[in-house]
Amino acid sequence: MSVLKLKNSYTKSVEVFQPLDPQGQKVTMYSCGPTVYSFAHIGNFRSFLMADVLRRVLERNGYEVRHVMNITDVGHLTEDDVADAQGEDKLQKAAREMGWDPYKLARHYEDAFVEDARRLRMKNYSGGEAGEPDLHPRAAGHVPEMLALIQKLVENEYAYIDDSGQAYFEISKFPDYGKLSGKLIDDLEAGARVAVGEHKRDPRDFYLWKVDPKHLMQWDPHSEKGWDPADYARYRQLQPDGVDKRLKPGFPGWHIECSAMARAHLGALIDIHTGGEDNIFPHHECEIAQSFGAYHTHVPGPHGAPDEGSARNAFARYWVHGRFLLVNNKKMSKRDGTFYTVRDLLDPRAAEREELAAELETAGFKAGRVPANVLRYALISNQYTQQMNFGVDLLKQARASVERLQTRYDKLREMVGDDTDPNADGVASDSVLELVTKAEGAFDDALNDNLNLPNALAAVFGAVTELNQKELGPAEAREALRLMESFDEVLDVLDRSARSGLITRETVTTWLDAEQLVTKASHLKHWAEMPDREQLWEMIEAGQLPMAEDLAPVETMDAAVIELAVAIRQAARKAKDFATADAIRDELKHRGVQLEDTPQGFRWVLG
RNA sequence: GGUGGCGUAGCCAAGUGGUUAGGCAACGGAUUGCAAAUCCGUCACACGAGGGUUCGAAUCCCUCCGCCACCUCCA
Repeated sequence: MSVLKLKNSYTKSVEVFQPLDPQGQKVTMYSCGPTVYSFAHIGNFRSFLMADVLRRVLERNGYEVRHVMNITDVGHLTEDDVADAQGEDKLQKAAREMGWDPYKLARHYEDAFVEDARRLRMKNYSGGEAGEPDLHPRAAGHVPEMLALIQKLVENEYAYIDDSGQAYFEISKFPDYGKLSGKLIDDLEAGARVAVGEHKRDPRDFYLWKVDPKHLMQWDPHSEKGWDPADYARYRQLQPDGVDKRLKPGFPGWHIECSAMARAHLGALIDIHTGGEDNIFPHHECEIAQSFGAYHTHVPGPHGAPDEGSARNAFARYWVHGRFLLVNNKKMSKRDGTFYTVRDLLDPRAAEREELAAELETAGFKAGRVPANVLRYALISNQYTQQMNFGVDLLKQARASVERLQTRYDKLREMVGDDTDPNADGVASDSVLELVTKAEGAFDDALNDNLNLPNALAAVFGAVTELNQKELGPAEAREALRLMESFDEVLDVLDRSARSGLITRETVTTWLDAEQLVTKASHLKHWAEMPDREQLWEMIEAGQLPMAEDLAPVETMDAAVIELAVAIRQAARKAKDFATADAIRDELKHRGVQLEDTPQGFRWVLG
């Protein structure tokens, strides 16, 4: 198997991945998560899904991954309104606009985020991981760790406190500031602004602790005022002597949270830090500065890095940044309103986006809704190092691709059936075994090549085409099914439930016996009284086919209903009554069951 | 203004000096009562423009054009 390589933003080069763990087993990964002041949009999720794919690829390489993704629920300032030079906390602003308590607001949007994350099958929100708060730390719950970190920075003289009780990181103390973003420290000065009420020694210095009496989320570093009791107890334990007396009640700066939470849950040095490209500067630049200032950590440059092996002042060894997703070739912007949230696409009508629903419906999306697996596919199908232009066309293509995979998967599942004995049907031919080995190898090679999804997908579709060309025996189908499932460990776009089946022609022939047909008809509530075949036929001929209300909804569509429809339709076909036969097929399709005639029999597929 | 990136057939998108990934769409054919699915074929000797280096360039060099991002909140 090939070696995993990643593009490291720190060096701008593609480097061989090697964990810091001396045993080479454990990998620590920190991903900048959402700021929960509104619904996360698909640009956010492109970045989160990039992290999701990365952790899956790491796992595929045999690593044991500990993946932390934070929730930012305090301290993220707007600072974008020139008239309001103080800036306002994003959450506070949203809370004020909605008339909500900021904590309630944060929890509301966090819940929505988790729901979206699950629907898009993010692994860190599935299984046991979902219930592990340490893997999804909230910033507001880590003020003790942040204050402890600030105190350390003050003690190490990387931070100072002004006369209004605010703390800043002193850039000039850290000469490597700017190394990640490639910015020259001197050039930054011109662009930096000094807000009203700030007493910075240097305009480039950034907030660690901010004082603003108007702010609703406040912590007093010297008393239990404003604290959650449990957090305060932890604070006392963590920092028994408290922090510098000059610090006044306030709230943490944005950058400090990630340094503190990564330290708390992963350690002072981590393997991988991910985020969107906009995080490079200033957020991650500041995190590096803080971590170094507090712990003086050095990380050795990985194999393939220009500074290979030599110590760096960085707390993460690999910095992996996803490029932006664009809409209409422009950056998505919450301000301009040119963005889609995940829920906008999954259910536009519920999100009151009627126009979008109509557009999606025209594009062939049922009820105007984009299936979550299609959205996931669309968002991961490009390489993260490239900008991606999002649009309905992309979704259409993603849907077609997912359906092609799903169809192949369903057919293989039918062929394998419930048989779990791998030796039940002999051995697969060499040609199929070779196909499977080669395809899986090509898939892995592409993923390990800096998550080259387009090439990985080329391997997937190449394999699908080759499999479609072959007549597979049972053992071969089992191998092929395993291959598809292997692909899906990373892609995670397949519906793995049994959603299709084949009813042989012979079976249907026996159903056409009058008694059996009537028995089957009893599964329909309106037809339960049918006394005999004659009367049943009269109804069929009168066009009284199974109506929508007669059939169970898709979720509970049971085999008996499908079998009845197949039987009646086949009777109609035999009688060359194709209008009736087609009407039944259309009705089933409308109800979510697609019927296909194959040489072997009648294939039905849910969905 | 500074910095970084991109421009590959109708669309999405790999490919970093020589044997042309893949997907989607469209069209033709096979199959089918009609569909669906699948297969075969076509569009496809494409690489923003112009120069240069080379036996040979999408790939290297130069110039130009267009687009995007970061430098300020943003994934």
